[in-house]
Amino acid sequence: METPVESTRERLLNVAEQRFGEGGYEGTSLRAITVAAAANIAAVNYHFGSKEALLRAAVARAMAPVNTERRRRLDQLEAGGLPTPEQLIRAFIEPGLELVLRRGERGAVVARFIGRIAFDPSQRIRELYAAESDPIEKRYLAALQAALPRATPEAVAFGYVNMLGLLALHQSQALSRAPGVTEPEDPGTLAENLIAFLVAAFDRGLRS
Amino acid sequence: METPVESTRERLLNVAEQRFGEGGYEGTSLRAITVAAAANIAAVNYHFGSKEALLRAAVARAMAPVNTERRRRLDQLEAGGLPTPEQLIRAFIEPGLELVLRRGERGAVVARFIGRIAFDPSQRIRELYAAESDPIEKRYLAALQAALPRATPEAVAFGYVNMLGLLALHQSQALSRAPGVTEPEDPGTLAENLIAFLVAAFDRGLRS
DNA sequence: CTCCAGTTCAAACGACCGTTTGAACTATGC
DNA sequence: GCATAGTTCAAACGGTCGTTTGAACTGGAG
Repeated sequence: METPVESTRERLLNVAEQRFGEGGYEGTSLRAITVAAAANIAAVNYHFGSKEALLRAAVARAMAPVNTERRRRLDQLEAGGLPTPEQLIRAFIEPGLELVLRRGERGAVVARFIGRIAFDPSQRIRELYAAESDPIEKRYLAALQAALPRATPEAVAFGYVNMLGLLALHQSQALSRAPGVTEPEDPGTLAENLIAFLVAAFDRGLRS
Repeated sequence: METPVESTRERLLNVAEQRFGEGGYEGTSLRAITVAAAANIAAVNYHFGSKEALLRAAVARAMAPVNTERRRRLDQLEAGGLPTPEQLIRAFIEPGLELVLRRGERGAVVARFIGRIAFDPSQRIRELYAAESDPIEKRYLAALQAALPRATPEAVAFGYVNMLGLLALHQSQALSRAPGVTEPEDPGTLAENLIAFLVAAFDRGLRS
């Protein structure tokens, strides 16, 4: 029996992403995770300390590249003068959908995990996600405000949470139940559709 | 000790709405519900049969007036010729936010319950909600398609699920964690903001 | 009063939960 | 070889879960 390329710790994180994304935090047991990861039940508390700490580690790992890419794009945009609303929306949506959906099977798993956790029923879990995406939030909001000078700060914030919510919804694939809707379209197309939808809403749908 | 005006069955439904809306289905135990409802733990299985049947009954009761109002508005609109997109969006959003948020404390509880269940982590639960709102869905989509002749059916369906998701998000109050956002605004204002947001997106943000 | 269907009750069922324990295994440094 | 730190293991901990049981209570009909 050869040693697996992935460490127990990595396998736990991978399976946690998948299972938490499928059944939510409360609906997924550590035993289900450890069995699927071919690990002992005690491995979770050895490597992470608790179920919630495992989730926290998984969220941090999943969000890191998204945050990095968003920061990079924001830097780049602000270096080139005043960004347009579309540029800012694109800089937010694409790292969440594209960067994560483009990398095949695992990308979709990660996206669903993030989308699910972002709007978990438990406020405790939601705050755990929020803490991970908070750093760029203020900066992003300020840029959005500058790009939409006619809209009030409250209106811009309203648009932002709507964008956040719609992204999470599409990431979590929770709307595949819709009528006559064949959601699993090309990730790129989905991103373009969502961006167009949001650009129109930000451009003409916010309180002045 | 006077007999309560509400029956055990009604108290169970009321508390179920509240608790399921707070913690989600998996995160809420029957014991928590029955204690808060001052009922015996066995009362749930006596009156409803199971935890899931209790949820189903609560969803049906909560959705009934919303569905009725949406149907009424759709009837009224279609009787007066071709409705505009804004009229259709209004006919969908307002019964979900207004009709339910206007009736004070309990309305907000019902709204949060519906919003939470609509995007529960478990697909089983989501389907349970979908079954309850399905009846008008096809009819509504057809009207929306007629009002937006330039958009493809796929684009209209895309807009519809976005509308559905944003409504559920605001109903569930899951975005109160946002930055500098003081979400608990007047329900009427929230409805107007959301409608304006969606009208702009439907009008100019869909694939032709 | 008796009867009976409807309802409530305390108690227990087996199953599963997250967590902990202490021994067993593994690999590396001396 | 031996010691040692890191990791994995089976087993069990107390607690909570949804559900079931059978007896006790309730209020009206005959």
